[in-house]
Amino acid sequence: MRLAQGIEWAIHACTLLAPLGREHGLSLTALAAFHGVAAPYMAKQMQLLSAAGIVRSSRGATGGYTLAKPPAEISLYDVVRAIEGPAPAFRCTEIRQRGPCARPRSECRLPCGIAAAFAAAEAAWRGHLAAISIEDIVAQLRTGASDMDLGAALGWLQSNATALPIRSGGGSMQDF
Amino acid sequence: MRLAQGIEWAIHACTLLAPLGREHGLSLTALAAFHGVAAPYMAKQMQLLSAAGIVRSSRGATGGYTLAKPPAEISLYDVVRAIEGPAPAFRCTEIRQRGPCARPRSECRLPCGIAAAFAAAEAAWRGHLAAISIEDIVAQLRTGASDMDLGAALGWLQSNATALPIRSGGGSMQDF
DNA sequence: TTAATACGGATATTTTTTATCTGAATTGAT
DNA sequence: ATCAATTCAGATAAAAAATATCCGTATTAA
Repeated sequence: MRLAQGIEWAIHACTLLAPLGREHGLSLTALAAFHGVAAPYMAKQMQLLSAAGIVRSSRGATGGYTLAKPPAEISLYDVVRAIEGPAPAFRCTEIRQRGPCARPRSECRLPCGIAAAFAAAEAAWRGHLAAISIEDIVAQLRTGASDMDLGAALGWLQSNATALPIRSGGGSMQDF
Repeated sequence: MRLAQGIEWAIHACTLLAPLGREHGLSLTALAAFHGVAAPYMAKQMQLLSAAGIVRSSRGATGGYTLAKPPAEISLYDVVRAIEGPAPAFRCTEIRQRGPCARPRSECRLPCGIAAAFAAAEAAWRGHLAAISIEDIVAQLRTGASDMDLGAALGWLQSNATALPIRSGGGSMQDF
């Protein structure tokens, strides 16, 4: 069992976009450079986030990505589902319908006990991730000393002129 | 995220071995035929169960597989760990140590907040599976009408002389 | 001794994941 | 209004992993 690598990148990207607010964003190039990953593959993750309504994309010369919702309304499970899709980890192949003692299909409407047990465990897993928001992760960054260095990040972002802002007009980065 | 297919087969095999008690067992051929799956691949799963101490294997002419512990002491998570190994689904690649704002390695002893959140969710998942035993699954079979047909299974097993018993001597299949 | 069985490693096949590329769309400046 | 620059997005290729299989060896009962 293994989660897609892109999930980690996607969550980090949301974490970086969150303090910028909905008026500012980052280009794909900036996101990839900041995280030290390949831009074309980072693009794929961002596209999935965009399709799921988690980020908004702007094309054109000053285009880039912006968070589409307040960080408090984006859970870790939202990101997981956007990247991985909704398929469950345990997939029942209906063994009970195979072999010499196969059950007829008509008697197999309900999921078997094994599949039900795994479904319950996965529901608990999803529940845990759904209870944690991007805002929670960012809050940890502000207090903890072992995660991303927000101060250094802000400096880098400001010196990276092409990165922001997406839309002209007011707004600042005081949210940091 | 996807669990290995062999987990489903392994759990079904344990479910079938459980009612036979520790004095009777099934050969690989019988297990594969009953479930309608390929014997060589089923062998791989059974070897993993054997290595994990969940089943006992007997070599030789009347060899086969027997449960190594009472069904109540074998949890679904035991089987998952035997097949999949102990690696967590979310694997932190330490993005915070990469890119232009990388944190020095010395400040990254503690797991980052994202990794910690996923670890907690996975612990809940494991906890759910660890709380369900093979005995629980078998108990469902006796009462529920939508899972394996235990009566038909018993008949097939008895007519399959090579399948059991592993060890001569007393014992019966009255456990059914 | 023979036949039947499990074990272990090595090998092919398929699927999934990862990574990359090319074209279409949008924006700002000329 | 047109052009050039920059971006997104879908499609495509490479790599990795999982799945499925085979074969030689060790073991046991008849």
